Amino acid sequence: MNIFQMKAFIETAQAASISKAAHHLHLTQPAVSQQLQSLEKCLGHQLFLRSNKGVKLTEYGNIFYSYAQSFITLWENLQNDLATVEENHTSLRIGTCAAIGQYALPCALYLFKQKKPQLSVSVQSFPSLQILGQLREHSIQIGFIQNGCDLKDFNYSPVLKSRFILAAPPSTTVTSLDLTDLHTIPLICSSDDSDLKKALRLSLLEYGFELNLLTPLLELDGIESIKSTV
Amino acid sequence: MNIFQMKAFIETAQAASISKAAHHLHLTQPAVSQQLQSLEKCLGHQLFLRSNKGVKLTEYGNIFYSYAQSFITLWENLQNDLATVEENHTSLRIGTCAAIGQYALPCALYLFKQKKPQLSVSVQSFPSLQILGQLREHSIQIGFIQNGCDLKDFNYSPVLKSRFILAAPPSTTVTSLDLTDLHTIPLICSSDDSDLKKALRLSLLEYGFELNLLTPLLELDGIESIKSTV
DNA sequence: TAATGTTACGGTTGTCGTAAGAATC
DNA sequence: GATTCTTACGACAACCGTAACATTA
Repeated sequence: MNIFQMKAFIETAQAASISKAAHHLHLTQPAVSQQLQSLEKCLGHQLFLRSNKGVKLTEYGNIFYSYAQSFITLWENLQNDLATVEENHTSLRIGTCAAIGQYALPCALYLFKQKKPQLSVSVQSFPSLQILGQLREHSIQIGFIQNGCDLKDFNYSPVLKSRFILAAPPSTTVTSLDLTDLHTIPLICSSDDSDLKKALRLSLLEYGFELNLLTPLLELDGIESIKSTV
Repeated sequence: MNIFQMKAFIETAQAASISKAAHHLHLTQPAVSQQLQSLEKCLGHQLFLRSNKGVKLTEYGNIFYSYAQSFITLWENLQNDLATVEENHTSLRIGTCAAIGQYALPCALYLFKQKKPQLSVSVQSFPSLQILGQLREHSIQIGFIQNGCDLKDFNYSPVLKSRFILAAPPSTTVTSLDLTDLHTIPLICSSDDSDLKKALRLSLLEYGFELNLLTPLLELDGIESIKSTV
């Protein structure tokens, strides 16, 4: 009987589905199913009614639901309490890739500072691979990176999904475009070793498209430069 | 992070000693030590200051102590709640060996009934081995037995330690007695297949004494009969 | 067929007990 | 030496992911 099983239970109850909960928890569906079975065995009561349309809480499940929420809340408060007593951690060091650091992070950081005003936060931008190295040596405590890195041995969770936008100048007359048409138009994209291009290449590979076969008109470093040029 | 680790933590904090806590928890000392280390790793803080005189709570340990107590209380209330909702369990069937059933259980049962007045409790006495069989087939829900049974596959916990008393008639003049002297005096003890005699034999074996070598004057069934005869 | 769930199985990780080590009274 | 806690190691159980299966809209 552990805290994580309670989290799995709550996720499942809220989603009314083991598969959906598994997805939220970044686990496979059988794994969550197993945890719930273990939980039921431990409590000695069936918590869910299973069907092929999902799951529903039993009477016992409803009782346990309120307790599980209490457990989670207690757990979160505990962690807050332990963290605030931490004298040496009045500062938080964050490393981030350029994309997150320029757009998503500033707003999130502003909201975070309102909740923890006494905490001094430092943020620096680096390429994703470099951030992983800094995490390994504890020179930063949190890192934001872009997809396509080997995250073995790290605690991680996805925080943002973004789409790639093909930006055209205002004068353009093209209204629809196929991937194969990319060969035919003059392109400007970021330079080869940038995080952005790596992620873009990975995404396009999922559609069977090899980005490296393109010969762009220009290669620029940084999204803002590209936007200006277009 | 599980409930049991918190129990281990609380036991250790209260006993200010890992060894003593391990004894209370029916575990070995290294096992508890390992659980506490796991707990500290999970929380990210050292909870105890170790020394060769025992352990002492750190500042973080003190914070966690109050939380751990809350967790345990929450856990116990949960189990109570789940149990009281149980419609089919408004009756509790208990099997017990004679020794417990005649002396310790009636008082305990009286106190228990005050806490759960709506619960109907049935108690029947059987030999210890028979009780294990009834537990296996769920014909009783709780069993009290005497030492010396194979408890594999059962959930069990010691509830009572008792001493064996050598009872002599009021007229006796003997003031001290060695185990080896047992051969020289006329003995009355319970019959061979009784739980009591089995337990007595096991206990005496720990002192290197084989009870079966004695040839008692009388073998009677039941403590009350023996007391009368003496 | 696509969605839900479960069961089976192999590899990895966690947990226990035994045994041995280190430190202190 | 006795007591304290820790570390090392082997056996066993728990847990996750893959794969295969069952059921139903």
